[in-house]
Amino acid sequence: MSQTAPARSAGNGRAGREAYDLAAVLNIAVAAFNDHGYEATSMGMLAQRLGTSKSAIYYHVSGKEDLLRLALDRALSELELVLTKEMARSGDAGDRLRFVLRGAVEVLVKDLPYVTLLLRLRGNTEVERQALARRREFDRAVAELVEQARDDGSLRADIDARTTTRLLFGMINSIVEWYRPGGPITPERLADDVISVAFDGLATAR
Amino acid sequence: MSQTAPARSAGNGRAGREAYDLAAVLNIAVAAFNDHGYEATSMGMLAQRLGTSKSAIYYHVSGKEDLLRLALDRALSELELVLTKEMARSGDAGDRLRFVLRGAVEVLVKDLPYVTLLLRLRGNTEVERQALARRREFDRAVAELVEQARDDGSLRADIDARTTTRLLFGMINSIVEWYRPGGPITPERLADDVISVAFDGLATAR
DNA sequence: TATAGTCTACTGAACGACCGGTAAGTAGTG
DNA sequence: CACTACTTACCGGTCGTTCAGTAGACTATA
Repeated sequence: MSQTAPARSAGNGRAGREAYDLAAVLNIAVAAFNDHGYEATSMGMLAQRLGTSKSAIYYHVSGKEDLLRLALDRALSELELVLTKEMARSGDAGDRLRFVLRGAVEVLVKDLPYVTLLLRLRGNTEVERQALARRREFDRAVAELVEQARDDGSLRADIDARTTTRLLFGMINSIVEWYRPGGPITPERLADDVISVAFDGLATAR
Repeated sequence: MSQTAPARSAGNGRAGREAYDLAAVLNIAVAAFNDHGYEATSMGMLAQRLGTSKSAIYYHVSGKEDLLRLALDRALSELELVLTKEMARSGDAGDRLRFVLRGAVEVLVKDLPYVTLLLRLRGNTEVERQALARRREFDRAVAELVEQARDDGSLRADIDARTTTRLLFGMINSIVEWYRPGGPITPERLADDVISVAFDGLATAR
């Protein structure tokens, strides 16, 4: 199937034969979770894609849910990092919003499979619910920026702030459903286009 | 769980006791598919939500995949219907695009769970792949309207037409992830806001 | 009015395949 | 000889599906 190269970590000086490292297992797992959904992905399927046995996976992680937890933590940490940067914390609210949205697009492209997994969560397990709570906190922080930009007069106020935020995220998050790195559109160009469409719309400039 | 009323079809004059009809089974199934994903939803879970046994479901449908096929056909038929209407087929390309987008939002709200299911497909079975092909054909028809509107000069031409179409659908399709009928925003207002944000953007009118 | 037969809409048990996870053993390396 | 990184074999449980049987409502005949 859609299997990256075996990617065994060449001898690292420790005892034992050459082996998959955690990162390789995680990459395969995230790809499989995105193809079939977390619940519907079996450990047997992961083993097949890795070219090993089910039980080999249990040497690297404590179980299926552990794989999910590690993957979601990576996506969330990268997104949260954007909010801590200087340009997200001071200056004009409109500029800060643009900076955060651009940063979100960049993270989304850089860790595409991991963020894809995060965005498709339904909250059926405790791990999923905790990740969704962290994601909601990120969304809330951006929603706050939207409200400030509205108050400053740089965002239109005739549309409900929650609706605005949701449509904004809807457009950005949809990127994971169609954008593939290596195509004609660079991540920088993509971020420019998204910000431009979101703020100025699709109609010809008046 | 989130179970609609048993909704048994009151005596219809035919032989046999009162019973679930196909529509009731389908509603429960679509809700469960949306909660857990199609693959991860078991027939046992459907039986539990219906308050019957697994095998009872097989009286109404030929199997799990049949439920999926019926549900996806409903969503696709409603969307395709929008394209056949007079206002989608003649007139100014910009107006036709607006009409189709508004129609898509209305279908999406009216058959929310069914369209949600359609939008979350990953193409792992033949039924899913056929539905995705029909959905791509719908998308292609809208993309054609976008190109015509560009040529007419009513849509900006500095952004790739494919990117434009995708961001447009991204925003519209995201509605299934947060909009719930019965809230403060009416479907008509929602459609207005979506069209307005898409064409004129979020920035204050210049 | 009594009863036999036909139909619908199920029930409950069982099927082989596969699920996540574990236990015990071992090949290769320092 | 210790340690890493596995392997094979297996566990109880659940999966989608099938099948034989049947309760209850209807109709046809006596």
